[in-house]
Order: sequence, then C-alpha cells, then structure tokens
Amino acid sequence: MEYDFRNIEANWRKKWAQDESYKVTEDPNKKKFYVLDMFPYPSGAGLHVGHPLGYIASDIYARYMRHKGYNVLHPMGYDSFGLPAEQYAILTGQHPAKTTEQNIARYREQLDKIGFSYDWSREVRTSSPDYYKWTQWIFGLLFNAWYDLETNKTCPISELIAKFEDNGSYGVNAHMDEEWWKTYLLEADHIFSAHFEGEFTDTDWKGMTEAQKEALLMNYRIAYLADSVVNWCPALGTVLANDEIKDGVSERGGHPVEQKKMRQWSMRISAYSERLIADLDTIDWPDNIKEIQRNWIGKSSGARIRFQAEKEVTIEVFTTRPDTLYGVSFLTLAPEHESVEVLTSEEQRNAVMEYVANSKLKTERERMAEKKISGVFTGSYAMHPLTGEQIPVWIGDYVLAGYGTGAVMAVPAGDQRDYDFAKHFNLEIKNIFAESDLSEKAETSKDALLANSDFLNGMNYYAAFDAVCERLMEIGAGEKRVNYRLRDAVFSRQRYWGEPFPIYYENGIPRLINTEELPTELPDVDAYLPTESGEPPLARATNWERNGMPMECNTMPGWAGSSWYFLRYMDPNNHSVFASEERIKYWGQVDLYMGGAEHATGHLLYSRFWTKVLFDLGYIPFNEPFKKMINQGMILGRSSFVYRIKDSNTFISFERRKEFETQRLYAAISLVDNDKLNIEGFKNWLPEYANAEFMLNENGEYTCGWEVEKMSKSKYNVQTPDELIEKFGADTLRCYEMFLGPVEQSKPWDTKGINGVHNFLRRFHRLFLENETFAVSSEEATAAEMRVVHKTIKKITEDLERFSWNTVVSAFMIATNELTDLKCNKRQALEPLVVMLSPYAPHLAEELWKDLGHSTSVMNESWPVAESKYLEDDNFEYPISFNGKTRFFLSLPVGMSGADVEAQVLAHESTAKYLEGKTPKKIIVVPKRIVNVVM
RNA sequence: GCGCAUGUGGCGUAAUUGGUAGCCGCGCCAGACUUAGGAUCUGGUGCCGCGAGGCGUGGGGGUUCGAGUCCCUCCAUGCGCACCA
Repeated sequence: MEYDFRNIEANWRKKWAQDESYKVTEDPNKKKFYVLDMFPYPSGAGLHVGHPLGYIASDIYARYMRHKGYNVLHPMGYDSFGLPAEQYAILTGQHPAKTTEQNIARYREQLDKIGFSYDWSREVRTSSPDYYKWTQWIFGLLFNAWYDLETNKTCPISELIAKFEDNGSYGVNAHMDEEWWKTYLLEADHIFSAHFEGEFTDTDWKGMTEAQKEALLMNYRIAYLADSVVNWCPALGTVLANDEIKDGVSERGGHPVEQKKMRQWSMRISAYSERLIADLDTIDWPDNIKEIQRNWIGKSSGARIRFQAEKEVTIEVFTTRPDTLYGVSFLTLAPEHESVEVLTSEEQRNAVMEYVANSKLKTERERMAEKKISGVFTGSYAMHPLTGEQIPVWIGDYVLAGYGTGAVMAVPAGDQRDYDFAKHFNLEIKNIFAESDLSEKAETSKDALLANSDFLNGMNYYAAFDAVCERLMEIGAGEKRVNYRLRDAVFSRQRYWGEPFPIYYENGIPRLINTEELPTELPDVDAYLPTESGEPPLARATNWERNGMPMECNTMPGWAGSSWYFLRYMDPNNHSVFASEERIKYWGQVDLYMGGAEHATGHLLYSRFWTKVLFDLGYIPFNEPFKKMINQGMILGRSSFVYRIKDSNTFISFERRKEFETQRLYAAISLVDNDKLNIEGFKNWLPEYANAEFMLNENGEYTCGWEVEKMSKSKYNVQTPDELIEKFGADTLRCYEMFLGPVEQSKPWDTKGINGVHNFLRRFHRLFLENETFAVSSEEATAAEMRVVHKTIKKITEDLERFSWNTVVSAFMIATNELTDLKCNKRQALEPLVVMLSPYAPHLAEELWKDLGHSTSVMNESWPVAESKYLEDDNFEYPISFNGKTRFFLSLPVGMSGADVEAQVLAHESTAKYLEGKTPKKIIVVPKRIVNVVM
C-alpha cells in the first residue's frame, strides 16, 4: 500500500479531535513548558504559506518537549479587533463581529488541516466580551496606578492620595511631566499662587474641589487623559501611536499623518524606559530585536543646563556633551518652545511670527524631507552660566519640541548640525579643541582634548563630563540627566471595532466602571463611521451612557488585547479573575515565543510594559512575559510576469520581450509551471485575456519573467497551504517548510523542492513495506543499522535543542537513505525513528505507530536516547594534510597516541611523495580530527 | 548619517568549540523501466584542466601548523532609527 497521505491525515485529524488529544491540564507533578505563537489577526484573505512557518516550528518544538516528558501549554487564538473588519463594515454595513466570525472559521479550517497540536479548548479572541472584560479590568488597574520613583514600582493611586492627604506633594517622587502645571492648568479658579512650581501642601490638597483633585491626579496616573500632540491620520479618521507610523505615513494604508493637539487617553510607558532597557539583559531574545527596542527607547546620558535669559526667562537645555559648554555660541529653541513669544524682540517679531507659523503648517514628514537649514533670531540674549557671556537665542526647526527640553545649546565646534547652522547664519564658531581643524566640519570625537575651556582644558569628554557637571551643580545651573526618546503611548482610537473604555464622565470627570459591572460591551450603531460632528463611531449609539452620564466614545488600540493574551490562555474560562493565581504560578513565563520581528516596537514593547505593571501590583510573579523568543523570517512570493506588446493583445515570451515595447503584467502563479505559461489557462483566467495571442520562444513555449516580492493578492503570487496539502499532504508541507532553511531567515517560496521532501516521506514509509503491504521484522537489528539509528537520534536531538529545525529534516533523509541501502526493516531500528518523526510528520507517525501494533498514541512516547555503545568506532579515518592541504586518508585506532599516529603517518608510502624530499618541521596531531604535516 | 544582521555551487542550504568546505534537497546530465509521464529506480554533478594538478566560502590584508569560522578594512544586500542635541 503506497503512502496514502489523504486518508491517513483525514483519519488522524478526526481521531485527534474526537479524543481531544491535545488538551492539557495543569499537573503539579509534571514540569511545565509554555510554547506560544503570536496569534494572528484573522484577515479575509486566509493563510498563505508564510503564516504557518513559525507555527510549524513551534508545534514541532512543543511536540518534542512533550516527548521529553514536559506538560506543554501550546495554545492558539485570534487578535480579532482591527481595522480591516471595520472598513469592510463601513462599506457593507455588515457588523464587524460577523465578518470576524467568518474569517476565524476559515482560519481554523486551514490551521486544522496542518495538524497542529493546539489545545483549542483554551482559544481566546480579543474581541469576545469574555476576553475584553479583562482588558478593561487591566485598563482600570493602569488608571488607578502611578509610578513611584523611590521604589521604582507601579503603585495603587490610593497610596498617592494618602500621601497627599498626609503631606501634600512633599516627599512624593513620581514619574510625571515635571512641569505639568505649566501646560495643564487646574481649571478655572487657580488655587495656587502665581509662582507655583509644582509643590503643594496637604492643606492645598484638602482645599481642592473634587474636579481639581481629579485633574491633578491625571498627571500621575499610568493611564491618563491629557491634551497632547498626537499623530492624526485624516484618511483613517483616527490617531496613531508612533510605532504605527513608518516613514511619516500610516503603516496601514500609507496615508499622511499630521500633528494635532487632542484630548486623548495615553499610557505612561515612558516611566518604564529604564527597566525596559535594563531587563532586556535578562531575556533570551534575538539581538536585533533587543537592539531595535534599545534604539526605540533611545537612552542618552547628558546634562540639563540652565541659561538665564532676559525678561526673567530661564532656558533649560538638554545636552549629551556638557563638556563642550565653553563652545556655546548660541541657543536654539524649537518653534513651539514656550518662551519664544516672550523672548522675541519688537524688531524681530514679524520675522519670528512668520517663521513659527510656517513651521506649524508643515507636517512632520515635510520637515523631515526638507534638508534646508532654516531659523530666525529672537532678538534676545541669554547668559552663559560659567562665563557670563551674552549668547544670542535663535529659533530653528531642527530642534524638536518633543525631545529633551525643546531647546539646545549650540556648540558649532562639536556638533555638525550646530556647525551647519552657524555657517549658514554666519554665527561664531569657537574652537574649543586643542588639535582640531574646524574649517570643514565639526569635531565630534569624544577623545579630542579640550582647549579654551578654562578648568576643562586638556581633558577629553570623559574627564570633562564629570568635572563640568560638578561645577554646574555647585552653582545650581545644571545637573546630570538621562533622557529617553520613548514617548508615552496614545491609547485612544476613533474607531468602532475595538475595546470600549470602562469610563464614563461625571460632570466632565472621568470615572472608572466597577469590575463587577464589566464588561462594558460595544453598543450597536447605525453605521461604523464618525458622526457628522466628527465624534468617534460610538457616539452614534443611542444609549451610550451610564445613569445619564456620557460614556467614553473612543476605543482602545489594537495592542491592548495583545498585551496580555498569553496570560489568559492559562485560564481562559475564568469568570472571576483574568487568570487564577495558581495557574499563573504553574505556567509562568512563556518559555518559547515564536513570531515576526515586525512587532519589535509595538506589541513586544507594550506587552513587556503591561507585564511589569501586573508584576509591580502583585498580580503575576514575573516581570518579563517572554523568556525566549525566535523570529521566523518572512516567506516571500515569486511573482510571474507576462509581457504584452504595447497597444495590442499579443503577449511575447520573456526571451524576446526586448524586440518590442512591452508592458509587464502579473500572471497568476497557478498558471505557471517552471516559468512556462499555461496558455489555455491564462486565456480562461481573466475575460480581457480571452482573445490574447502569443509569440512563443524557439521551443514553442511561453516563458514568464519573475521577481521575488512580498506575497499579496494583487500580485497573484500567493501560495496557500491548502492546495499543497491537497497535493502532497500536511506532513510534507510541515517538513518542507522546515527544510527550506533556518526559520529566522527570509526566503522566497519555491514549490519545486517540495517533491524531494514528499519523496523522502514516501521512502520512509516504504521502509515498513514489503510487497506493498506492511511488514516489519522482529529480528535484532545489525550493528550497522543500530549505528545509523543512534547517530540519527544524537543528531536530531542536538539539532532540536539548538532550534535548528531545517537540519533535522536533512538528518531524517540521510537516515532513510542509509536504512534503505541496508534494506533494514527491523522494528528495533524503525520504532525510535517513528517517535522522532512524529513532531514533524504527526499523521504519518501515528499511522505507522498504529501499524506497528501500538494502541496508544505515538505522541506520548518518550524521546529516544542515543546510546554511545552504538556510536563508538574502533578506528578513525584521519585526513592527512601537508601544510594544511588534505592529501590522503589513513585509518588508525581511536586510542592510538599522538606519537604513534605521527610514526604511522611518516611510515606511510604516500608521505614521501608529498614531502617532496623535504623534512617535516613539525607534525600536528589532533586526536580523532586531523594530522597536519608542516614542511 | 547612526545601529544591527547577512554574503558559501545554477538554486535553497550544511559544516555546535578554528581541524576533510559543499551534507541534504532542487535543478541539470547520463542510463534503466515504461504505450505514456511533471511517475519510479541507478549513477554523475563546485570551477578550470585530457590528466597530474591547480583554484575556490563578497574583495583586500592579518593572526595561526591550520580560517567559511577569529581580528582589521573595504564592498554589496536587507532591516531598524533618523535633525533625538
């Protein structure tokens, strides 16, 4: 009976489902292992062959760990809130829940066919009210929390209120905007004096109204509502977080993004910057992801320095090079800087106003694209804190309002941008370096020695840094300071298909809905668009209120639900807590997380952030979610092209395309085999090609051109797993995807090689056959056969331990080839191979295991152990090299001493020939490796 | 511009610590079987050379008895950040 994969796979799929073979339960007597895939957004297009690459790899590892005796948690679910379903709803009026439901059904069908060992009883969907109830609950935790810089921990807001009651803001060291009172006035009747600088007493606090207290607390909450400058995307009708923007346009759809001041919910992730960087050292993630996160968080150490300007204005700057302080020749403010208005002199007023207005008009992207140097003098001066010199204050849009203090001290000698600015406006360039030529460019080396810098003369950056900071501290003009690029994350989206906030407004004060009343379910609306007045879609709901008080109309962003889903899998049906304490304790961190690198600055950062919050508040016993992560590469498509002669319906073969002026058009890859076009199929493909004519190559064929690019519907290059499973089976697909190369690597999809892998499974199957029927021998396997088996056990085990999925397939092939050559059909030799094959080809392995007479599933068998007695060999075939070049081989006993090996080599007849009459200078003998004769 | 990663046959790749470069598969060539095959089986296949042999892991240099692997430098490709002071 030939390898009948269709029947085999269908039968086992059914049996696994019936028996709930992959259900796992917590078992304190067994060691746990948690293998997780990044759950997918269920799009309408379904899965293509690229999606399952990581799923297959993690499934193999999960099955392997199960064979090793671990209790393996390997769940799957859906990140089911999202834009496409909403956009489809806008077009068709169909409720996104329905579209989502259909897409999930399709995904499930496709996933099931591949033979994954998911415990589907633990499925989660972020859009299900049972799930988002707990997303809302976590939002509540964040709302009711603040960040204590004393203990470096997230703490309940009640503790902060107690501190205020007790001693006002004195002794409170919280992460917040340090100058919150400047931008966030406490409503109408200001209770503090004009000189208020952020500190208040318990009497002040007690004297505040409810609204004032709440407004003040907003500056401390981790989830907070504030007027902030956000990235507004008019085309999508919503705000976007920084990580949702690539190259100045929206990641989804590529629409322009503008800066807009809006009252929005935000997450105080910036409080966690240092921990998010430091804890990277405690997790086993790919270096490039860690590096991306480090860059994104953007830590830089420097100093804050204050310059006293005219009109009682103090300009504070942030610099990473305080050592160059003596080289300051001007200050530059961002156009949005708060002091621009007051510092502008009468003579300069028009010029400044024009410049500031112009900057405002430009989008971020335009500012970026514009390489032109621009700026304007304010007409004011500030005093150098050490020299007392008067320094001109300029405005320039190369200074960003959102970073540091929005003001810089310009040192043309030590910074290229300042240098360019100075050259352009003919400002002074003070040379503060002993040996640097500043005629062409600035000196940016930290090793350059300082000059013309008073007490810093002769020092380099490292020495001068501390010296100057110390001096600034003494005179109160500045101090050391660490700055981060990471901004707080906007958490509001003006969309329908997302989690509603558990928030209503009582006289404008945001109030949290009690846990007992959750979930706050999405209301029905008549359309999924913003209202006429520009309010989010939820504003359309007729009874979107609580006891007559209005509900929050924004919804949460896509990353809310995915920031904690790995915890819900542990206890998905719990109605009283997000996951029980015992279960969280049992399953702990994700041991292996598999997914794409594209989430480096989004999901992977946000889930780390939420994990730290939950850890600080005592809900989970670990502060990093994913212990080890592997990023699978992208599988690219290989698009095919036909060449239509301009203004005709005639297509010319690839080889001859240059004879005419042609237009390159996509041809569906299903119509192309080995770059040859199926002409009849092509004519029937699209109506416009029905009457197409063809100019063929010399072999009478039509050759297509090709290119490797991302798989996409519009490129007609999408390869779905379904058709390959139909043709070759899921086991072949699984093995083939692994065989393609290292999982981390991106590679073009190439269907050609799949035959070879399919063949391997057939040949493996054939080992168990005699005259087309199942037949294995009970005889003892020979030494040679056992050697093959144990060599393979060793190789495969080692490869899986180091996550080298591709080389395992190779090792299976070698074993199959060798056992075929040996005509081995011994049970003793074949059984361990079936066990080892089962993670890769679970259906075939189950079938063979059953045929071998077992009544239990192969997946519970323990992993075979390589026994060294089968691997040892008496002799080693030494490569004998002369000056590093291998010349011949010599088989010598393994235990032979180096001196004896040397003697044997010298005595060998071929040695004289390769010595060419010379005397060996030295002979290197590496036991069981190599002999090298040095001449 | 800064940071990170990757460069090995016609192609995908292999070579845990420096120790026989090219395993396994695709493709290609030859043969067998077959009415036929995009089936199956057998053999061959880095490049140059009839051969002996020489040359070969992006280029150049170095360390070493020995380098795909370590160091320096340059180049190419991909990814991330990008006026971040």
